Formats: sequence, C-alpha cells, structure tokens
Amino acid sequence: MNNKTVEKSTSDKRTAILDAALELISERGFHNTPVSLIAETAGVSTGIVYHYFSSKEELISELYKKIKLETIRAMLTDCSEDLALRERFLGIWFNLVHYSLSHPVQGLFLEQFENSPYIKCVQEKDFAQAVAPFFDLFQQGVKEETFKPLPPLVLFDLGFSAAISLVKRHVAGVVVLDDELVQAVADACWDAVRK
Amino acid sequence: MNNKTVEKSTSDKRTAILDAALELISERGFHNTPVSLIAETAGVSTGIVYHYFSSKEELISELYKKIKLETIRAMLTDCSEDLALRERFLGIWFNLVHYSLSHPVQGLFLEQFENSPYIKCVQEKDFAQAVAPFFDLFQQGVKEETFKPLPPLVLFDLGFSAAISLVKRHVAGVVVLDDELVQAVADACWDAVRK
Amino acid sequence: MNNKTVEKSTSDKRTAILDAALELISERGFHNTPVSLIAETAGVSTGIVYHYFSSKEELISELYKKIKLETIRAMLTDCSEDLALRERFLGIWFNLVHYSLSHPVQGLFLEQFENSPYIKCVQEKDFAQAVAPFFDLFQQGVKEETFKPLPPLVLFDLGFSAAISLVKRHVAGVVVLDDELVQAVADACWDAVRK
Amino acid sequence: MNNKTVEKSTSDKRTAILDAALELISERGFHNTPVSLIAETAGVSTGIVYHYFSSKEELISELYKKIKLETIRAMLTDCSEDLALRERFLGIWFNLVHYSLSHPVQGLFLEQFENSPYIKCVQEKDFAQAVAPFFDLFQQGVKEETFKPLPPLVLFDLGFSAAISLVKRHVAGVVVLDDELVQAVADACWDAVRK
DNA sequence: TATGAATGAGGCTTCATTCAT
DNA sequence: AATGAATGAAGCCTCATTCAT
Repeated sequence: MNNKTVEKSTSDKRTAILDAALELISERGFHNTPVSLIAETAGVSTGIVYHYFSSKEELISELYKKIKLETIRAMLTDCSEDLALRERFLGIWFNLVHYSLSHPVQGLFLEQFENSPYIKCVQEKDFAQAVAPFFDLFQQGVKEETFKPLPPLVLFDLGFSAAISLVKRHVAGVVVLDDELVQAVADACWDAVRK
Repeated sequence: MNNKTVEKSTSDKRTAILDAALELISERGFHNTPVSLIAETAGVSTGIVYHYFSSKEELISELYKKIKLETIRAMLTDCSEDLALRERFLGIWFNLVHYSLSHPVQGLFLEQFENSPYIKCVQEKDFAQAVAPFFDLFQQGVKEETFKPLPPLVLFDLGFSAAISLVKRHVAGVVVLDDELVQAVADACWDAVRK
Repeated sequence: MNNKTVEKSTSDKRTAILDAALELISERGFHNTPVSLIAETAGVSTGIVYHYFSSKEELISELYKKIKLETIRAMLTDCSEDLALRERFLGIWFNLVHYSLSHPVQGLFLEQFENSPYIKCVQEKDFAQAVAPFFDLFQQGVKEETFKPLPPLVLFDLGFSAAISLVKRHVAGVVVLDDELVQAVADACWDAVRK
Repeated sequence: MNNKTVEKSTSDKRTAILDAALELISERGFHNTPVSLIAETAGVSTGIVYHYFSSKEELISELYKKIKLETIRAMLTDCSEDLALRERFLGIWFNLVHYSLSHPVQGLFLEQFENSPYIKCVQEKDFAQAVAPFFDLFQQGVKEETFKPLPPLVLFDLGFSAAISLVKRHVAGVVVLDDELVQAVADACWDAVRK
C-alpha cells in the first residue's frame, strides 16, 4: 500500500464525489447545489466529475440507486428466513429506524428524490432483486394468515410508513424519540399489519 | 356590468399565478419551473408576478401555505365532535384519501415541498390553529383510552402516513385502489392507533 | 385659502416630485433610484410623474436646471456691482460655501450630474444669462488689472474649485471646517485669482 | 513558445475586461454599461467576468482602485525629495495636467466614480500609502513656512482642484489649453498655496 | 486521468413606461 | 388630473457543460 501520497485513487474520487453530493444535496436541495460545489467539497476538479458521470442528472440518479440499495440492505441485516414472522418484521422495522436515525442525510436525500420529478428517471427493476425479501416476508405472512390479506406493497406501507415519518419528525426536532417510544410505535405498526 | 370579458380581475390574477405554479411545479419540480413559464401559463406578464409576490421563493411558500390549509380543511370536513372517536378518525381518514385522489397535483406539490429544504422557510405557527382539531381528537382518544397512549403527532403518523403512501402508490400506478382495498387499509390504520 | 383638504395643488405635486428626486438621487444615485420610488416618496402615483415630465431623463434634466439656477442665484445674492472687486469676489465665494454647506444634497446632485454622461443633455445657453455676472466680474477685474489676465472660465475655476472641493471634504467628513479655516481658504483663493 | 496567437493569457483577460469597462463607463456611465457589453468589448464571454470579479460592483471598485493608483503614481513621477518645494509642487502639478490630458477616459471615470454613491464602497486606507508623498510635501512646506499654514488636504485642493477643473473644461471643449495658459494657471495655483 | 478557465444559454428580478379606469 | 396594475425589454448573475492544456 502506497501511503506516500494523499492523492485519491480512482474509485476514491468517484466515492468522494458521491459523498459530497449526498451531503450537499440533502442540506441544500438539488438546485442550489452546483456541480462545481460538489467538486470543490469532494476535493476534485469540476471537469473530472464528467469523467465519472455523464451529467449532473446521472450523478444524482447513481447516488439515488446507491443510497437506496444501502438502505434496503441495512433494513435486511440479520433478517434470517428462519426467524418467526413477527421477529423478522420487527427486526426490519428496527433496522430501518436505527439506520435512518444514524444516517439522517441519506433519509433526507431519498425522500427529496422520491418526491421530485427525478424519480421518473429510475427503473423499478433496479431494485427488484433487492426488495424481493420484503415480498417474500409479506407473501408468506399472508399465506400463513399472520398478516392481513393485502398486497405486499400495501403491507409494506402499513408497516413502515409511520416509522419513516417518525424519524423525519425526530430529525426535524418536533418529536423526541426514546427507546420506549420507538418500541411502542413498533408494536403499533405490527398491529397495523398483523391479522 | 359586463362579465363576458375575458380580462381577469385583480385577485383572479394572483389566483391564476398560484394555480399555474401548482400545476407546473407538481409536474416539473421547483427548478425546471421558471417564473416566466408560470406567468405564461397563467396568462400574465412576467413582471406582474413580482407585484403579487416579492420573489419566486415567496410565491412557492405562499402556495404551500394555501394548499396545506386547503388539504387540512378537506380532511376535517364533516368531522363533528359529536361523533364517536372511531367515526371521527375514519371520517378524516377517508376525507384525506378521497381529497388526495381527486387532487393529485396538490399531493405531489405538498410532498415535494415538505421534503425539500424550502420547508425550513415556513413557520409551524402558520398551521397551529388549523391542525388543532387533530390534536383534540388524539388527546381525547388517549384520555378515553380508546387510542394508544402516545403523543398526538405520533398517533397522527400511525393513522395517516400509510394512507398518504397508499395514494402516492396509486398515483404512481404501482397499486390499484378500489373501495374494498381502501376500506381494508382504513381498518388497518385504525388498528395502528386504537388501544 | 382652502385648507379643508390635504390634496396637493398641481404645482405642489411637481415640486414634491422634484424634491423627492433630489433627495433620493443624491443619496442613491441615478440608477438605483426608480421612478416608482420617487413617486412614492413624493406621495403621488407613478403615473402622474409622466404627466409632469415626459421621461425620467427629462425629470432629471429639469431637476438639474432648477438646482443649478438656484445655486447660481444663491452665489450672487447681495453681490452689488457697486462693491469693490475683492468684496464681490469674496461675497460670492462665501455665498457658495455657505449655500453648499447648508444644502448638501444639492451639491451632491450637481456634482453627480455634471460628472456623468447626462451632462451632455443640457445646453450651455440654459445658464448663459444666469452666469453673466460672473463673466462681468472677471472681465472687469482683468480690465482693471486686479485679476490675472486669464479667461473668465479659468478665473472661475481658480477662484471656486477649491471651495467646492473643500465643502465636499467636509460633507464626506474628512475635513472639519470652522470659520477660521474657511476664511483662510477664501484668502488663498483670492491669491489664486488676484494679480 | 508560440506568441503569435491571438488568444489572451489569463491575466490578459482580466486586464481586457478592466480596459473595456474603463472605456465604456467613461463614455456611457455606470448604468447604461451592461456587463454583457463590457464582456463583448473585451472579447470574452459574459460568464467569465464573474470568474475574475464577484459582481459588477466589485469590478467597478477594482477598476477605480487601479486607475486611482495609476493616476497618483503618474502625478509623483520624477518627484524627488531633493528638489526645492516649488519645483516639487509644480512637477506634480504638470504631471497631473499632462497625464489627465493624455488619459481623458481615466479622468472622466475617476470623477464619475468619486461623485457617485459608489465611492462609499472604497476604503481610504487603500490609498494611504500612495498618497503619503503629498502629505510629506505639504507638511514640509508648512514647516518651512513656504506654504500657508493649512491642513495638507486643504493645500492639496488649493493646489490641484483648479487644475482638474481646467482639464475637464478642455476635454469638454469649452476652454482651449495651450502651454502658455497652462503655465499661467500653474503659477496661479502656486500663489494659492504659497505663503 | 486531471485541471479549471471558459462558454453561453437561461433564470430571477427590476424598472421605465403605458393605459384602463 | 390621477391612479397603480400591468407590460416586457433588459440587466445581473448562475451554472451545466466543454476543452485546451
């Protein structure tokens, strides 16, 4: 390993650009975040951004896919199919809340992206494989008559929308989360999906 | 009085600008919606926009306040305090879903605004009075031990987040809502908040 | 006299517009002083400005002529041709200094106007009659061999330029004028023109 | 190295912008000289102006400082402290007149700037060092009782205001300067400051 | 790969002027 | 005479993208 230089390796630069974009966009919004500022924050030149990404739009889309996949993976950590449905559901639920709380910029970015016209640029299929475990979980739960007999996407929203909202409230400072409250909300979300 | 004229009255012009902004921004996003396009769509000159609003940002903030208040009022329609808690909750819930389904641009705009840095520009107090009935409902429900003993804002999210998500899924075309499904989700949301 | 109304009479309005323009332009400059602000400060509507003046440029030119003539008249106050040349010169000199000190916005406006391209819009002949006494003074002084044998305009500058600069320094706050200093400078200016 | 190219080097571009601004502003005024015209005259794009200057206002302020310093330096050319006071004073005086006559746009620009509200944006200290020789000259002259016992700034005005006015008259075409007249005015200015 | 100066289209905003009332 | 809403051209400035080095 060559540690005589502070030069970033190739992949480091790409990552540095994405990291800077995430931080800046979550704070300032898509507009109001010029490419030149992203480059400066990442410690690279403006021009090199266009070596790694063909346009600002592609940079943002790539960032979205990366963050979305990381978030999905975080939700599914330690979610063995061997566990009981309730444990799997709550495991995912707490993963989501803990990840969102410890990665606030990711949440801000995802919400901003998914509620903007940019979202039209990404294909569902980009995440089809990653989200399959959610479908498995809910389909199995419906079959076993543990969950309400509703489409997986609907059960997903019933189970997790409130969690996401709750974290946003916490980040915005209008609700203070402690372990007890989080547990209570988790139980309430379980009530929403369970039969 | 000649009311066959196509000339807009003064207040009509302000409204026309807000209407055009709502339609365009919900479709194209804040950026990508120049003031000149808003003016053109509204059938007025660019300059006059600045007679009614001091800046594009103020125009958007004013629009947000207007749409937010309209949405809140729509949710509270026919929500008499004489009704039982369950009827009041479900009345609001269906109002929200029906209003959102029949006013898709309003929903898109609100979500876009609330998940962008613009949201920092509006004051909570602008809506304090309008949202009071929600607090009343949840506080009363907690006191009567009908609802789970949680803060009003948390109960709000437990009760309505999934509804909003569901409508977004419908507008995006990934879930098809029919009366039966809507009723089932309403019941599930009731399960989330009730004791 | 009708004092039942606070309405301005016609000529009052024209004067109010000129007064407001003088005050605003001396402080803010030609640009940065919109017609609408002049109208507002004068307590009239924007439109009426164009009843009294055909354009902003004409308004400014008219204002210049008015202020210039007032300043010239102030300089020539009590300047009898019966007085000795020295008394006439110093009388004018002190009139200039005292008028400028007590009318700072007039001075700022004149200097701004005369050092801008606007000056090309005014004709010398507009002031030919008003400045005649200066020419008389200097021509007589040259003939009597009291003044240096130089063109009147040159003697004018020798006699008064420093006075104007001095007042500008005082208005800007970099020189503090007292009676003694003013008298000393007056004597020095006399030295410049006298033979 | 190919120096036949017509491409401007980096610093040349900044200079070209300043040169164009000087020429245009002295002729047309601050307003009425859009940045786009400055850029076009300089042979560069509009955008690059904002690479070298943060705003039009800064461009103009920078230009003022540059021209002011150049003018001061021109005045002090060959002004050895070994010369007698009269020679030093007259040397500066003729430097000023000759420089102003051969650099008319500089004079127009300086006068326009110094008599506009822009002047508030520049700090005295930007020129403190450059103007020190003037203070030295006048302080020494007062101490040696060659000059009248007046503040340096006042002696400066007594000595040079008329010269500046005279050149303005010449540039405006209302006075024709020849060597004899210039010499006579120089002597008159000397009379104004000398004891 | 890498830089960052350079481009120029386009956005936000201002403001002189007009005109229906 | 008077109002002030309305117009629209034009100004300042930003920024995605390119390109010479």
